[in-house]
Amino acid sequence: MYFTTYRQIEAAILECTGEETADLGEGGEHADFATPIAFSLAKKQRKAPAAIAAGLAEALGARLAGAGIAVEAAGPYINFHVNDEYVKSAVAAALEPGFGRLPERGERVILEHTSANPNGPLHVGHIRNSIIGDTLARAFRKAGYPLEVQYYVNDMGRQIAIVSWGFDHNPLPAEEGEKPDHHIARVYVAANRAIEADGTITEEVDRLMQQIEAGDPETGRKFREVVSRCLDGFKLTMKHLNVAHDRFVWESDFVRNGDMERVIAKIERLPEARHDGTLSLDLTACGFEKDYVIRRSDGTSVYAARDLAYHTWKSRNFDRAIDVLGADHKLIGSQLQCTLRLLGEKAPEIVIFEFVSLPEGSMSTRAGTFVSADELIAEVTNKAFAEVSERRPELSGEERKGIARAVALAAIRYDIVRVSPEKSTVFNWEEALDFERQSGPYIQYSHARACSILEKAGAFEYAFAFSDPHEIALAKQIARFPATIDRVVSELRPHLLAVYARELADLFNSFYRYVPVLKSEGETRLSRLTLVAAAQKTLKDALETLGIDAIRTM
RNA sequence: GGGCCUGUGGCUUAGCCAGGACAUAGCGCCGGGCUUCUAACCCGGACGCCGGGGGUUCGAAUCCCUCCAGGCCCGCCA
Repeated sequence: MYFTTYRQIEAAILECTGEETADLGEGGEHADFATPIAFSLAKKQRKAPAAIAAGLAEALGARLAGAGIAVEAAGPYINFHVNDEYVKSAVAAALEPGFGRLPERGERVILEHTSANPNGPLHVGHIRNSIIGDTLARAFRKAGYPLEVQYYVNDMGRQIAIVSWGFDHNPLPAEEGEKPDHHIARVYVAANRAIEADGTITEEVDRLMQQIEAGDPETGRKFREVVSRCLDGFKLTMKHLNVAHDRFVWESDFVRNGDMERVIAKIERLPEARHDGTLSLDLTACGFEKDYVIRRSDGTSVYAARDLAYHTWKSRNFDRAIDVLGADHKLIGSQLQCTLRLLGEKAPEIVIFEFVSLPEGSMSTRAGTFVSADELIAEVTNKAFAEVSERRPELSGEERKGIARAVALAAIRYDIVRVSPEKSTVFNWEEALDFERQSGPYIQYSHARACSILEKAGAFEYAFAFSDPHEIALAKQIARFPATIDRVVSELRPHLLAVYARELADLFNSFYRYVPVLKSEGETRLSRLTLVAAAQKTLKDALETLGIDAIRTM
């Protein structure tokens, strides 16, 4: 409904003005839609904007009357108002199965996110990547794209060599019940301390690096063992966060299957290739001053070579690739894109998010200074359990636990996704543990209230008579859901959905407070119940697209 | 030294890419609301020279320049 109406108005403006853009936006408190186009026309026609707006409003009004759209000039602005039919259709559309789902598209998309190095548990910075990535994935599926989500496993890195060395020379025993990724972090931190104290260990680590590159089976087995165990820990954490990948792709596979060598051979033939001991690329065409090294002078490859092989594979198997990367990857991400273009491959679109730091400074796995995602989940779940127990003492322990898990997940995911990715943030326990307004639980709560009304009402027949301003405002917000999904995928900005869901919850809560549903009668009661059903369904869809469980009671 | 990102009431934040009608909301603060559909809620109030300065424009939080502050990056690491 929103789309159709928007396009109707837009087309009418374009026809009436002959302009290329309608400059049409939402009208805020003034109208449902509005355009300031009279300003730009004023210059061309050398007339006062208000006079132009008045004339245009009349012409547009005549043209849009049939569509039930009222037009008025307000000074230089032209305002558009939808009618009752729009509100009715909006509510009816929301009740259809698959509301918010956009038409199927053929473009195959591959989305890579998280891809953290397996040398310690995921921390609160990593899960910003997971949550942005997973929310985007859910939005893409909702928007009708065939999508595959992948985790790129860096199993050939120096960090892994250090962990492997640690297990061979200083294998701290795992503590009772310790997750493998946490155990690996302790071994990694200890190995790094050992290296700082004794520089000769570096040579041993270098030897491991050469062995893995040369395909030494014993070293390969050891690396794979450590990485797999760390990944098992990651998978458990991501499961708790409702984050899913379709496939884990191992970096070393691109060495083993020859893809990396093929990419290197192709790079060697590029006119931008430089062969001065190393193999490197001159990327000045993309504005990079320094050469991009692909192969070391000792013949071993660098990370970039494997990543190029991976992205070449993506390019050939998908129509569109999207990578979610931390701000520290901005430069190498651009270099990767530039090189892929030189190779004639599709470059990925890159979603960058800025860093999460701690009040005392930046997080570092190596230094052991981080808040792990597991710790965060545990703390937030405890707090949520205490809250639920206080509010719903009549529920069983199991029921309260279930609600607490859902509430904790909502609090964590929403807290992270609601902030624009380009803002760097400082992790704050107080905010993480806040379940009030502008939080995930706040939105869940609105949904639970809607469910409660519907449950008490039992079966009823749909009706569509709306007159209260609260009803109309809520219906109009419901109508914006598909457009929001569309914006999230076209702009790659999942926080827009977080903002949308919160506004929907705000409007529902105001409606809930001022408009009695169960106590009203006749047509009014049926209509209000219908609106509650539409709001409940839209809140549920929005929550689920955010990866949050839409629990029916809390 | 260079590049990218950010700077919006005490704190957090939307809007910025595609310039327009009194700058969004939350926390905190002040004041109200539970014999009424779940108060994880709702309503009212105070709090802003949108980092500073210049420019473009009829019009700038939004575009351009410059300065300041913070984050990230600039390796034959990943």
